[in-house]
Amino acid sequence: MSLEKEIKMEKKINTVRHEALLNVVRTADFIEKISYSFFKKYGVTAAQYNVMIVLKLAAKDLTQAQIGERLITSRANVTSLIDQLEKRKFVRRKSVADDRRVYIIELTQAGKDLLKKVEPAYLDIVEKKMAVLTVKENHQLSLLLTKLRKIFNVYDKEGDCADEILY
Amino acid sequence: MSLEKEIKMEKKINTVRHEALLNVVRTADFIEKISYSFFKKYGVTAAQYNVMIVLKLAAKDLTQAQIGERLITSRANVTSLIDQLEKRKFVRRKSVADDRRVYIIELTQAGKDLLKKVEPAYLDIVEKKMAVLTVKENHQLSLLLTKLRKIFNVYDKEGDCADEILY
DNA sequence: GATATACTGTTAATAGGCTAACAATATGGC
DNA sequence: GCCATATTGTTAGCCTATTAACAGTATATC
Repeated sequence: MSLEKEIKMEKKINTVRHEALLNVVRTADFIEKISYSFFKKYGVTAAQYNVMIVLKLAAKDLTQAQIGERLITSRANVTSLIDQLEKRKFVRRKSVADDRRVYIIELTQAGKDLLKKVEPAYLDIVEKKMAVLTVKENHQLSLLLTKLRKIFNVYDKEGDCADEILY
Repeated sequence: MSLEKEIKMEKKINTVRHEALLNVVRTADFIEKISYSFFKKYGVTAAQYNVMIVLKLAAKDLTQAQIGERLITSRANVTSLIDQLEKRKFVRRKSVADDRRVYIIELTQAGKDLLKKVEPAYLDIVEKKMAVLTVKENHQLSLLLTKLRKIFNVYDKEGDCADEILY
């Protein structure tokens, strides 16, 4: 079903380009709604889960600013995410000797335990949902989106890339 | 540049399927950030613009609930969006004789004037950005995403489709 | 060493999403 | 007509985002 039929539009979407953009945003919107209710079953939000996964996958200790870079979000927002997670005892702030401005954020045992439950279930659901596309199609989709995303890396200087992530 | 390199991940993304999903969400996130700052220049938010475009493109008068359906958002949220737009004098609520529960939402002249300024500029920027993909690639992207989105239309009953929209 | 500049995390204001509960109103079945 | 059920819009509470301003700290320059 085309997007135009799907949304009962009274006027045509102007161009192939505009339609592609709307498809990206619209599809992500569906994915995020599903994610939100999935994570809620485990008592965390998608944003909180993303923070914890970033911490889990990081090879080194991360400060709040570094978490913000990887999640493409502001330091202000990281503060409140960490506040929430700390209140739930899933992470802790740890002061750093050589830079008294920053906190290292650590997963607590409770946080690690939660991830052990949530992550496999999450990956399982992703596998099942995305299987509507063939392996080749999934790969193609990634290629197209990666190409598209280059437009937005305006602060991507001299070959180095933005140190950001989203799970 | 692959997503893995782009985000300096310490561990590999598990599968092609998971990677595709992350690419969709991540790309949409960039698009939404750009949109947000674009619309801000004109004194509206992206969500407010979407409401106005829905009203403009609708062939008939729309109630708040109908706007909510097209924007895939809750009635509660529509209430606050309309509150904002009404405060800015871009739309007005109009009572309906035969159903005293509902309001018809109308664009004011100020709202129409705003759209005349914003919409061409918006479409222009979309054309320019999306031109990083060829026409064929844009078309292919739409096809893949439309196929993918079928998973999420769980409430899509008997061939009829969800009456939702996102601009 | 003093000073300007940059960076980190916090706070406040604003916006937009969600769910849940509510009152008012319509509608369907009897 | 009556009553149960459904729908509409509102409200409240929560969470996540944004920007802007701020204090504290590091760093670079002189």
